Amino acid sequence: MTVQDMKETILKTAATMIRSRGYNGFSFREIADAVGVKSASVHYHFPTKEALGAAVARRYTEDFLTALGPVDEAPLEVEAVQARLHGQARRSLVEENLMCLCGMLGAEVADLPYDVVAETRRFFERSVAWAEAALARTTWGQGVDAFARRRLALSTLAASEGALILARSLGDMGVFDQVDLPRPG
Amino acid sequence: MTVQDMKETILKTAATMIRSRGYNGFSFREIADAVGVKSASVHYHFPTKEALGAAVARRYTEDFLTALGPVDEAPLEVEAVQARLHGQARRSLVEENLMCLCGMLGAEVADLPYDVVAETRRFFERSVAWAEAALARTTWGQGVDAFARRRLALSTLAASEGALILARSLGDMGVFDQVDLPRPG
DNA sequence: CAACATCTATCTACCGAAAGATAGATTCCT
DNA sequence: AGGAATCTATCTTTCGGTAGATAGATGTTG
Repeated sequence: MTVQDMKETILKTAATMIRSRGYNGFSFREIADAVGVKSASVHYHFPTKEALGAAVARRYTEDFLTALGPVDEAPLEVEAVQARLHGQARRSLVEENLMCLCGMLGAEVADLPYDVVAETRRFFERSVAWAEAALARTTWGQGVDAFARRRLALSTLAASEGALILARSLGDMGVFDQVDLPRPG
Repeated sequence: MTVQDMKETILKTAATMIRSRGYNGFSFREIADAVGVKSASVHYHFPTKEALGAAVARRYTEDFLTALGPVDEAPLEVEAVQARLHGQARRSLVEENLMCLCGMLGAEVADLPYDVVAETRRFFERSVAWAEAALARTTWGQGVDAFARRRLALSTLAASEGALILARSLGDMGVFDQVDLPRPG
Protein backbone atom coordinates (compact mmCIF):
# COMPACT_ATOMS: atom_id res chain seq x y z
CA MET A 1 0.00 0.00 0.00
CA THR A 2 1.43 3.35 -1.02
CA VAL A 3 1.58 6.23 1.42
CA GLN A 4 -1.24 8.00 -0.38
CA ASP A 5 -3.39 4.90 -0.05
CA MET A 6 -2.64 4.79 3.66
CA LYS A 7 -3.57 8.43 4.21
CA GLU A 8 -6.70 7.84 2.19
CA THR A 9 -7.64 4.76 4.18
CA ILE A 10 -7.12 6.58 7.47
CA LEU A 11 -9.24 9.50 6.28
CA LYS A 12 -12.05 7.21 5.16
CA THR A 13 -11.98 5.20 8.37
CA ALA A 14 -11.92 8.31 10.53
CA ALA A 15 -14.79 9.82 8.57
CA THR A 16 -16.94 6.76 9.12
CA MET A 17 -16.16 6.71 12.83
CA ILE A 18 -16.87 10.40 13.32
CA ARG A 19 -20.10 10.12 11.39
CA SER A 20 -21.37 7.33 13.58
CA ARG A 21 -19.86 8.18 16.95
CA GLY A 22 -18.89 11.84 16.88
CA TYR A 23 -15.55 13.56 17.29
CA ASN A 24 -15.21 12.57 20.94
CA GLY A 25 -16.24 9.02 20.14
CA PHE A 26 -13.27 7.79 18.15
CA SER A 27 -9.61 7.28 19.00
CA PHE A 28 -6.32 6.88 17.20
CA ARG A 29 -6.11 3.32 18.46
CA GLU A 30 -9.48 2.35 17.01
CA ILE A 31 -8.53 3.77 13.66
CA ALA A 32 -5.18 2.03 13.79
CA ASP A 33 -6.85 -1.30 14.58
CA ALA A 34 -9.37 -0.88 11.78
CA VAL A 35 -6.65 0.01 9.29
CA GLY A 36 -4.22 -2.63 10.52
CA VAL A 37 -1.37 -0.48 11.82
CA LYS A 38 -0.26 0.92 15.16
CA SER A 39 -1.58 4.18 16.55
CA ALA A 40 1.86 5.77 16.27
CA SER A 41 1.64 5.31 12.52
CA VAL A 42 -1.61 7.23 12.40
CA HIS A 43 0.14 10.05 14.24
CA TYR A 44 2.84 9.94 11.61
CA HIS A 45 0.34 10.86 8.91
CA PHE A 46 -1.83 13.17 11.03
CA PRO A 47 0.15 14.59 13.95
CA THR A 48 -2.80 15.50 16.16
CA LYS A 49 -6.43 14.61 16.50
CA GLU A 50 -7.30 18.18 15.56
CA ALA A 51 -5.32 17.86 12.32
CA LEU A 52 -7.01 14.56 11.48
CA GLY A 53 -10.47 15.89 12.27
CA ALA A 54 -9.91 19.00 10.17
CA ALA A 55 -8.56 16.95 7.27
CA VAL A 56 -11.58 14.65 7.41
CA ALA A 57 -13.96 17.61 7.38
CA ARG A 58 -12.14 19.34 4.55
CA ARG A 59 -12.22 16.19 2.45
CA TYR A 60 -15.89 15.69 3.22
CA THR A 61 -16.67 19.21 2.05
CA GLU A 62 -14.84 18.67 -1.22
CA ASP A 63 -16.61 15.37 -1.86
CA PHE A 64 -19.96 16.89 -1.00
CA LEU A 65 -19.55 19.78 -3.40
CA THR A 66 -18.20 17.49 -6.08
CA ALA A 67 -21.29 15.32 -5.72
CA LEU A 68 -23.51 18.39 -6.08
CA GLY A 69 -21.72 19.23 -9.31
CA PRO A 70 -20.95 22.62 -10.83
CA VAL A 71 -23.54 25.27 -10.10
CA ASP A 72 -23.95 26.01 -13.81
CA GLU A 73 -25.06 22.42 -14.33
CA ALA A 74 -27.55 22.50 -11.47
CA PRO A 75 -31.23 21.92 -12.24
CA LEU A 76 -33.41 24.87 -13.15
CA GLU A 77 -36.38 23.81 -11.05
CA VAL A 78 -36.40 24.84 -7.40
CA GLU A 79 -37.65 21.45 -6.27
CA ALA A 80 -34.91 19.69 -8.21
CA VAL A 81 -32.24 21.87 -6.60
CA GLN A 82 -33.61 21.03 -3.19
CA ALA A 83 -33.84 17.35 -4.10
CA ARG A 84 -30.20 17.30 -5.12
CA LEU A 85 -29.18 18.66 -1.72
CA HIS A 86 -31.59 16.48 0.19
CA GLY A 87 -30.50 13.44 -1.80
CA GLN A 88 -26.98 13.72 -0.40
CA ALA A 89 -28.28 13.39 3.14
CA ARG A 90 -30.59 10.62 2.08
CA ARG A 91 -27.71 8.60 0.65
CA SER A 92 -25.81 9.07 3.90
CA LEU A 93 -28.65 7.58 5.81
CA VAL A 94 -29.95 4.85 3.54
CA GLU A 95 -26.79 3.55 1.92
CA GLU A 96 -24.36 4.03 4.79
CA ASN A 97 -26.53 4.41 7.88
CA LEU A 98 -24.41 7.39 8.86
CA MET A 99 -24.96 11.01 9.83
CA CYS A 100 -23.78 13.81 7.61
CA LEU A 101 -20.25 14.41 8.91
CA CYS A 102 -20.75 18.10 9.39
CA GLY A 103 -24.18 17.64 10.88
CA MET A 104 -22.50 15.56 13.54
CA LEU A 105 -19.66 18.03 14.01
CA GLY A 106 -22.15 20.88 13.93
CA ALA A 107 -23.95 19.46 16.95
CA GLU A 108 -20.67 19.11 18.83
CA VAL A 109 -19.26 22.41 17.63
CA ALA A 110 -19.01 23.95 21.11
CA ASP A 111 -16.50 21.29 22.17
CA LEU A 112 -14.34 21.00 19.07
CA PRO A 113 -10.76 22.17 18.44
CA TYR A 114 -10.34 25.35 16.49
CA ASP A 115 -9.46 23.92 13.09
CA VAL A 116 -12.30 21.42 13.19
CA VAL A 117 -14.78 24.18 13.99
CA ALA A 118 -13.37 26.20 11.10
CA GLU A 119 -13.79 23.35 8.63
CA THR A 120 -17.29 22.61 9.84
CA ARG A 121 -18.23 26.21 9.34
CA ARG A 122 -16.68 26.20 5.92
CA PHE A 123 -18.76 23.20 4.94
CA PHE A 124 -21.98 25.01 5.69
CA GLU A 125 -20.83 28.29 4.17
CA ARG A 126 -19.94 26.57 0.93
CA SER A 127 -23.05 24.40 0.87
CA VAL A 128 -25.29 27.40 1.46
CA ALA A 129 -23.41 29.31 -1.21
CA TRP A 130 -23.94 26.47 -3.69
CA ALA A 131 -27.64 26.35 -2.88
CA GLU A 132 -28.03 30.12 -3.18
CA ALA A 133 -26.29 30.14 -6.53
CA ALA A 134 -28.29 27.20 -7.84
CA LEU A 135 -31.54 28.76 -6.69
CA ALA A 136 -30.60 32.02 -8.36
CA ARG A 137 -30.71 30.23 -11.71
CA THR A 138 -34.27 29.04 -11.26
CA THR A 139 -37.31 30.92 -12.48
CA TRP A 140 -38.47 31.40 -8.91
CA GLY A 141 -35.00 32.57 -7.87
CA GLN A 142 -34.92 35.26 -10.49
CA GLY A 143 -38.14 36.73 -9.19
CA VAL A 144 -37.07 37.14 -5.57
CA ASP A 145 -34.25 38.89 -3.73
CA ALA A 146 -31.04 37.34 -2.47
CA PHE A 147 -32.36 37.20 1.07
CA ALA A 148 -35.29 35.03 0.05
CA ARG A 149 -32.92 32.69 -1.76
CA ARG A 150 -30.69 32.52 1.29
CA ARG A 151 -33.68 31.67 3.47
CA LEU A 152 -34.65 28.78 1.24
CA ALA A 153 -31.06 27.55 1.04
CA LEU A 154 -30.71 27.55 4.84
CA SER A 155 -34.12 26.01 5.34
CA THR A 156 -33.43 23.18 2.94
CA LEU A 157 -30.13 22.27 4.56
CA ALA A 158 -31.68 22.49 8.01
CA ALA A 159 -34.47 20.15 6.97
CA SER A 160 -31.95 17.58 5.74
CA GLU A 161 -29.84 17.65 8.89
CA GLY A 162 -32.89 17.55 11.11
CA ALA A 163 -34.41 14.70 9.15
CA LEU A 164 -31.26 12.65 9.67
CA ILE A 165 -31.43 13.16 13.42
CA LEU A 166 -35.11 12.31 13.66
CA ALA A 167 -34.90 9.20 11.51
CA ARG A 168 -31.94 7.83 13.43
CA SER A 169 -33.38 8.69 16.82
CA LEU A 170 -36.70 7.10 16.02
CA GLY A 171 -34.95 4.07 14.57
CA ASP A 172 -37.04 4.37 11.44
CA MET A 173 -35.29 5.43 8.28
CA GLY A 174 -38.66 5.87 6.60
CA VAL A 175 -39.07 8.98 8.73
CA PHE A 176 -36.51 10.70 6.54
CA ASP A 177 -38.84 10.57 3.57
CA GLN A 178 -41.75 11.82 5.63
CA VAL A 179 -39.96 15.11 6.18
CA ASP A 180 -41.12 17.71 3.71
CA LEU A 181 -38.77 20.32 2.38
CA PRO A 182 -39.72 23.98 2.75
CA ARG A 183 -41.48 25.38 -0.26
CA PRO A 184 -40.36 28.51 -2.09
CA GLY A 185 -42.47 31.59 -1.79
CA MET B 1 -28.68 21.32 50.50
CA THR B 2 -31.17 18.48 50.64
CA VAL B 3 -30.56 15.29 48.74
CA GLN B 4 -33.27 16.19 46.27
CA ASP B 5 -31.57 19.50 45.65
CA MET B 6 -28.32 17.69 45.03
CA LYS B 7 -29.87 15.27 42.55
CA GLU B 8 -31.52 18.24 40.89
CA THR B 9 -28.29 20.18 40.69
CA ILE B 10 -26.45 17.21 39.23
CA LEU B 11 -29.17 16.69 36.64
CA LYS B 12 -29.13 20.34 35.63
CA THR B 13 -25.34 20.47 35.42
CA ALA B 14 -25.19 17.26 33.42
CA ALA B 15 -27.89 18.50 31.07
CA THR B 16 -25.97 21.67 30.34
CA MET B 17 -22.76 19.77 29.72
CA ILE B 18 -24.38 17.23 27.43
CA ARG B 19 -26.12 19.97 25.50
CA SER B 20 -22.91 21.81 24.81
CA ARG B 21 -20.39 18.98 24.55
CA GLY B 22 -22.32 15.80 23.88
CA TYR B 23 -22.60 12.56 25.81
CA ASN B 24 -18.97 11.62 25.24
CA GLY B 25 -17.83 15.11 26.14
CA PHE B 26 -18.62 15.25 29.84
CA SER B 27 -17.33 13.33 32.84
CA PHE B 28 -18.33 12.58 36.40
CA ARG B 29 -15.35 14.58 37.62
CA GLU B 30 -16.35 17.68 35.70
CA ILE B 31 -19.85 17.50 37.07
CA ALA B 32 -18.51 16.96 40.57
CA ASP B 33 -16.22 19.98 40.26
CA ALA B 34 -19.02 22.17 38.95
CA VAL B 35 -21.37 21.08 41.71
CA GLY B 36 -18.74 21.23 44.43
CA VAL B 37 -18.54 17.57 45.48
CA LYS B 38 -16.35 14.57 44.66
CA SER B 39 -17.02 12.30 41.72
CA ALA B 40 -17.82 9.38 44.02
CA SER B 41 -20.76 11.40 45.34
CA VAL B 42 -22.16 11.76 41.87
CA HIS B 43 -21.96 7.99 41.53
CA TYR B 44 -23.90 7.71 44.78
CA HIS B 45 -26.87 9.47 43.19
CA PHE B 46 -26.49 8.05 39.68
CA PRO B 47 -24.60 4.76 39.75
CA THR B 48 -23.47 4.76 36.12
CA LYS B 49 -23.03 7.21 33.32
CA GLU B 50 -25.79 5.43 31.43
CA ALA B 51 -28.19 5.94 34.34
CA LEU B 52 -27.29 9.61 34.61
CA GLY B 53 -27.62 10.17 30.87
CA ALA B 54 -30.98 8.45 30.78
CA ALA B 55 -32.23 10.43 33.79
CA VAL B 56 -31.16 13.68 32.17
CA ALA B 57 -32.96 12.81 28.96
CA ARG B 58 -36.10 11.71 30.77
CA ARG B 59 -36.18 14.94 32.76
CA TYR B 60 -35.59 16.96 29.61
CA THR B 61 -38.52 15.28 27.90
CA GLU B 62 -40.81 16.04 30.83
CA ASP B 63 -39.74 19.68 30.95
CA PHE B 64 -40.13 20.01 27.20
CA LEU B 65 -43.67 18.66 27.20
CA THR B 66 -44.55 20.74 30.23
CA ALA B 67 -43.36 23.84 28.43
CA LEU B 68 -45.50 22.94 25.43
CA GLY B 69 -48.49 22.69 27.71
CA PRO B 70 -51.51 20.40 27.50
CA VAL B 71 -52.56 19.55 23.98
CA ASP B 72 -56.08 20.75 24.66
CA GLU B 73 -54.70 24.21 25.39
CA ALA B 74 -52.57 24.31 22.25
CA PRO B 75 -53.24 27.03 19.68
CA LEU B 76 -55.78 26.40 16.96
CA GLU B 77 -53.74 27.92 14.17
CA VAL B 78 -51.24 25.66 12.43
CA GLU B 79 -48.59 28.37 12.38
CA ALA B 80 -49.02 28.99 16.09
CA VAL B 81 -48.60 25.29 16.87
CA GLN B 82 -45.40 25.23 14.84
CA ALA B 83 -44.22 28.44 16.49
CA ARG B 84 -44.71 26.94 19.92
CA LEU B 85 -42.50 23.99 19.01
CA HIS B 86 -39.95 26.09 17.21
CA GLY B 87 -39.88 28.56 20.10
CA GLN B 88 -38.54 25.89 22.43
CA ALA B 89 -35.52 25.36 20.23
CA ARG B 90 -35.13 29.08 19.81
CA ARG B 91 -34.99 29.60 23.55
CA SER B 92 -32.33 26.90 23.80
CA LEU B 93 -30.20 28.74 21.36
CA VAL B 94 -30.75 32.38 22.20
CA GLU B 95 -31.12 32.30 25.96
CA GLU B 96 -28.76 29.46 26.77
CA ASN B 97 -26.57 29.07 23.70
CA LEU B 98 -27.15 25.32 23.90
CA MET B 99 -28.33 22.56 21.60
CA CYS B 100 -31.57 20.78 22.21
CA LEU B 101 -30.50 17.92 24.47
CA CYS B 102 -32.14 15.27 22.34
CA GLY B 103 -30.93 16.85 19.14
CA MET B 104 -27.43 16.38 20.47
CA LEU B 105 -28.11 12.83 21.67
CA GLY B 106 -29.92 12.11 18.41
CA ALA B 107 -26.80 12.88 16.45
CA GLU B 108 -24.73 10.60 18.67
CA VAL B 109 -27.37 7.91 18.91
CA ALA B 110 -25.26 5.21 17.25
CA ASP B 111 -22.71 5.39 20.08
CA LEU B 112 -24.97 5.69 23.13
CA PRO B 113 -25.80 3.16 25.85
CA TYR B 114 -29.10 1.41 25.57
CA ASP B 115 -31.13 3.40 28.10
CA VAL B 116 -29.96 6.72 26.71
CA VAL B 117 -30.98 5.69 23.21
CA ALA B 118 -34.36 4.63 24.55
CA GLU B 119 -34.96 7.97 26.27
CA THR B 120 -33.84 9.90 23.22
CA ARG B 121 -36.28 7.98 21.10
CA ARG B 122 -39.02 8.54 23.63
CA PHE B 123 -38.41 12.28 23.48
CA PHE B 124 -39.05 12.38 19.77
CA GLU B 125 -41.97 9.98 19.90
CA ARG B 126 -43.70 12.09 22.52
CA SER B 127 -42.86 15.39 20.85
CA VAL B 128 -44.16 14.15 17.52
CA ALA B 129 -47.27 12.83 19.25
CA TRP B 130 -47.87 16.24 20.87
CA ALA B 131 -47.46 17.98 17.54
CA GLU B 132 -49.76 15.55 15.75
CA ALA B 133 -52.43 15.97 18.38
CA ALA B 134 -52.14 19.75 18.40
CA LEU B 135 -52.28 19.87 14.61
CA ALA B 136 -55.36 17.66 14.65
CA ARG B 137 -57.21 20.42 16.49
CA THR B 138 -56.53 23.03 13.85
CA THR B 139 -58.82 23.77 10.96
CA TRP B 140 -56.20 22.57 8.54
CA GLY B 141 -55.63 19.44 10.58
CA GLN B 142 -59.27 18.48 10.47
CA GLY B 143 -59.26 18.61 6.70
CA VAL B 144 -56.35 16.23 6.14
CA ASP B 145 -55.50 12.68 7.13
CA ALA B 146 -53.31 11.58 10.01
CA PHE B 147 -50.39 10.92 7.72
CA ALA B 148 -50.37 14.51 6.51
CA ARG B 149 -50.40 15.71 10.10
CA ARG B 150 -47.55 13.37 10.96
CA ARG B 151 -45.54 14.69 8.03
CA LEU B 152 -45.95 18.25 9.19
CA ALA B 153 -45.12 17.31 12.78
CA LEU B 154 -41.91 15.56 11.74
CA SER B 155 -40.98 18.32 9.32
CA THR B 156 -41.41 21.01 11.92
CA LEU B 157 -39.25 19.25 14.50
CA ALA B 158 -36.62 18.49 11.87
CA ALA B 159 -36.49 22.15 10.87
CA SER B 160 -35.90 23.18 14.48
CA GLU B 161 -33.12 20.70 15.10
CA GLY B 162 -31.48 21.49 11.79
CA ALA B 163 -31.73 25.22 12.40
CA LEU B 164 -29.89 24.81 15.70
CA ILE B 165 -27.05 22.98 14.01
CA LEU B 166 -26.73 25.49 11.19
CA ALA B 167 -26.84 28.53 13.42
CA ARG B 168 -24.22 27.16 15.78
CA SER B 169 -21.96 25.90 13.00
CA LEU B 170 -22.09 29.18 11.17
CA GLY B 171 -21.51 31.06 14.41
CA ASP B 172 -24.49 33.27 13.64
CA MET B 173 -27.55 32.86 15.80
CA GLY B 174 -29.50 35.04 13.39
CA VAL B 175 -29.43 32.11 11.01
CA PHE B 176 -31.96 30.35 13.21
CA ASP B 177 -34.58 32.93 12.37
CA GLN B 178 -33.79 32.74 8.69
CA VAL B 179 -34.93 29.13 8.62
CA ASP B 180 -38.51 28.86 7.46
CA LEU B 181 -40.82 26.22 8.84
CA PRO B 182 -42.56 23.88 6.39
CA ARG B 183 -46.01 25.04 5.42
CA PRO B 184 -49.11 22.90 5.70
CA GLY B 185 -50.70 21.65 2.52
C1' DC C 1 29.39 -0.93 -9.36
C1' DA C 2 29.92 -0.78 -4.57
C1' DA C 3 29.67 1.62 -0.37
C1' DC C 4 27.82 4.86 2.31
C1' DA C 5 24.25 8.04 3.61
C1' DT C 6 19.59 9.66 3.86
C1' DC C 7 14.76 9.38 3.93
C1' DT C 8 10.17 7.08 4.70
C1' DA C 9 7.05 4.52 7.04
C1' DT C 10 6.39 1.72 10.41
C1' DC C 11 7.20 -0.44 14.88
C1' DT C 12 7.79 -1.12 20.23
C1' DA C 13 7.48 0.95 24.40
C1' DC C 14 6.28 4.30 27.13
C1' DC C 15 4.33 8.88 29.42
C1' DG C 16 1.04 11.63 32.10
C1' DA C 17 -3.65 12.58 32.24
C1' DA C 18 -8.23 11.42 32.49
C1' DA C 19 -11.95 8.26 32.23
C1' DG C 20 -15.76 5.20 34.76
C1' DA C 21 -16.19 2.82 38.68
C1' DT C 22 -15.61 0.73 43.53
C1' DA C 23 -14.39 -0.17 48.59
C1' DG C 24 -14.28 1.39 52.81
C1' DA C 25 -13.78 5.13 56.12
C1' DT C 26 -16.02 9.26 57.81
C1' DT C 27 -19.21 12.88 58.81
C1' DC C 28 -23.68 14.63 59.59
C1' DC C 29 -28.40 14.72 60.93
C1' DT C 30 -32.39 12.73 63.31
C1' DA D 1 -27.43 4.65 67.67
C1' DG D 2 -28.05 4.39 62.97
C1' DG D 3 -28.82 5.44 58.41
C1' DA D 4 -27.87 8.73 54.69
C1' DA D 5 -24.56 11.25 52.20
C1' DT D 6 -20.05 12.31 51.35
C1' DC D 7 -15.18 11.59 51.43
C1' DT D 8 -10.40 9.49 50.49
C1' DA D 9 -8.05 6.49 48.00
C1' DT D 10 -7.51 3.51 44.55
C1' DC D 11 -8.23 0.33 40.44
C1' DT D 12 -8.19 -0.66 35.55
C1' DT D 13 -8.59 1.02 31.06
C1' DT D 14 -8.09 4.17 27.60
C1' DC D 15 -6.79 8.49 25.88
C1' DG D 16 -3.59 11.72 22.87
C1' DG D 17 0.97 12.04 22.18
C1' DT D 18 6.22 11.10 22.01
C1' DA D 19 10.95 8.90 21.77
C1' DG D 20 13.78 5.95 19.72
C1' DA D 21 14.71 1.80 17.01
C1' DT D 22 14.40 -0.54 12.59
C1' DA D 23 13.71 -2.26 7.96
C1' DG D 24 13.57 -1.04 3.40
C1' DA D 25 13.71 2.15 -0.36
C1' DT D 26 16.24 5.82 -2.58
C1' DG D 27 19.89 8.48 -3.61
C1' DT D 28 24.84 9.99 -3.88
C1' DT D 29 29.50 9.54 -4.37
C1' DG D 30 34.17 7.52 -5.01
